[in-house]
Amino acid sequence: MATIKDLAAKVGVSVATVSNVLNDKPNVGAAVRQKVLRAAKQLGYRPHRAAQAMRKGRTRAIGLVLPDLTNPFFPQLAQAVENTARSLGLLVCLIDSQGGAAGESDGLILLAQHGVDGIIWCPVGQHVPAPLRALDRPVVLIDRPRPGFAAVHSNYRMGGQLLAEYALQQGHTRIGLLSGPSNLESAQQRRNGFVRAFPSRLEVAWEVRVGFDGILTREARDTLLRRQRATLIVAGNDLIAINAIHFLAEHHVKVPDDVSVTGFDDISWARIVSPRLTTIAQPLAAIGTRAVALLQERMAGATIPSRATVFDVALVERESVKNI
Amino acid sequence: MATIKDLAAKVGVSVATVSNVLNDKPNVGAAVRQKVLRAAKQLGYRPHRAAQAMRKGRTRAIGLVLPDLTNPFFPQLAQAVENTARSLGLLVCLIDSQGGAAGESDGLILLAQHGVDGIIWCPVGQHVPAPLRALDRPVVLIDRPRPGFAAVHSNYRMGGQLLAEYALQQGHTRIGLLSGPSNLESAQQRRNGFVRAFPSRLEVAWEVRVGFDGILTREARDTLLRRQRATLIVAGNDLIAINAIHFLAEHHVKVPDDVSVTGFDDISWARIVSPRLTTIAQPLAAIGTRAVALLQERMAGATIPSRATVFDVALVERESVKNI
DNA sequence: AGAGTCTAGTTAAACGTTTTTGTGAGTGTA
DNA sequence: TACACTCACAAAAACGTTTAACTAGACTCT
Repeated sequence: MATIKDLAAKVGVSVATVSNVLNDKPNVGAAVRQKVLRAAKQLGYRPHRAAQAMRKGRTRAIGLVLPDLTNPFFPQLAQAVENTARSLGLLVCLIDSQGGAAGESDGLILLAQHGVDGIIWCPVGQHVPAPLRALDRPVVLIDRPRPGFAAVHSNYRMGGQLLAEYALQQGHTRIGLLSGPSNLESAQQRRNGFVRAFPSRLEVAWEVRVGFDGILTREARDTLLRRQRATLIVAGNDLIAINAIHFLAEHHVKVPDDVSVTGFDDISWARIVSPRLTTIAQPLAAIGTRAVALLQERMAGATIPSRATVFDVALVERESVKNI
Repeated sequence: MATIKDLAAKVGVSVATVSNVLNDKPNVGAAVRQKVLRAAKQLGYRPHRAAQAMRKGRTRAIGLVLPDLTNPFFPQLAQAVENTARSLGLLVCLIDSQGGAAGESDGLILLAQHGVDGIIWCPVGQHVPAPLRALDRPVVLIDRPRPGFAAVHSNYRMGGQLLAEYALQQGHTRIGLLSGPSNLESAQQRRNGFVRAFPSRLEVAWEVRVGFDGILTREARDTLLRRQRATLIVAGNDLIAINAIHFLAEHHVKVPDDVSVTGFDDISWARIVSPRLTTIAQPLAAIGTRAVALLQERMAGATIPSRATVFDVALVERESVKNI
């Protein structure tokens, strides 16, 4: 690997001048500038990132901390993040905490040690890990907002409202709720958006909380079997919806003939299962892209107030809801 | 962040001695050693990776270059890689090339610039990108072997053979092949393992090549409709199988009643679709873990011959194949 | 003409480590 | 007692950059 010294020697100029050329600093003549640039291209010079990091305290790498890559929601996000980051010359360092606070904490320590310039984080619980407070780099939350942090996510409330409108439109008034965890803002807002849209016209027959990983608790399974005359089951996300449909099918309850189901997220599986899932689509790519843009602004030093950037969502109508 | 200098000052000893303690070098007294270690713990000292990288030429970071995270095959792999890497103190830098050679090349340049110590790579085409030859770091291929490279992958041939045995066992003798791309070793071996297992007893009625992303070409769709009395369709992977089943369903051909289908990979969707897919399961976590271990060995300097590590696969029997 | 300002550079210090070399005290040996 | 040898540590150089401080010459202004 060619160094700045090699360039200096080749052009016959000091290393400082080479550095100034490479960083578009003033006070260097046009002729010399040309020569240096040409030599750099010719030798295929690439700055040694570790050396730069050392001097500047900037690594041009960012951390991406996710709870679980095997949850089909995240790969799309990760892909968008990686691609926009790369287009800005930023390297993405991945942490998959496997849903555990310990892994999350370890990962953040590792990122801190490597001196990443910023972190895009989808938090797993509601606490703030110690390593994160220690690290004074900008952080942008993704998908799961929290007070005091910058965040990029969908308009969950709007999603809930769209579902409520659609439910009424399709003639459903008695609803079963398979909501996500109550400690996640993103789950809470989906639920509230739905419930509070038409409180007088939509009746919530029952509500059970389950995790976003879609695993059905004993309570959820029992409730699904009884159903108490609910004609539409509104699930907290697609994973939950899909698992519910499966469970119902095993017990010879047909969706949408016997009961309708909606999801949330529009993960790719929503198109694959049968019946295909009526759900709320989030602009995942836009969210990922925006998150790195926001992070980059902050890394550049802008002290922007920590507010949330919210994206509109859309209803995708498929076959898991029957018109009654 | 506490530096080695702070430690030295606090203990009243030179930085060299502190460094020696931290790296278990000899020639430092037990008393001093204790004091330094205690001070390190107390100040929460973490070595500055950029500085170490500069001196040692090692970053303790590895690159993970994948073709497409949204292909459900890869997230599991990525998760396993990240987790084992982290347990070894290695940071994983992710590149998602979106299936393009350009992205792959860019990503490798970025990784080279950051000086990763090694690369785990799932190549997208059959060429070797220029940046990779330039970079003289160990590389371990994952999932897609190639001559001249160390590789970790499944025994695809064995998978093909298992499918062939199972086909016969279930009474199928006339087969349609929806094979993966012929330029991918991993596709080729699956196919050959199947075809060559019982050449006299299994008859290949037709064969169409499609991409591993599962998108059905015009030719594939036409052939699927005719089928030419094939009773079993052997798909190159689960994505292809699932898309084929969907396409058939749209045209009122029922799986497995009208025709049976098998997949390959056992991605999580295989359990979700209906009928659930009979397929070949790869030990993805083991592959990821092993790839990291192998890479680490090579990073440590061992000049091991570049051979492939091959994992056994297993047939998972579900409902997409009918006994006839 | 002398003082001040600009320009286009150079020199050297600094970032946090590791490693090479140096050194003084203690130990063993002849 | 003098010699070499080991031990425990210190001093300094080095890795590749950036940047602050400096300098020599050219130009401007009164």
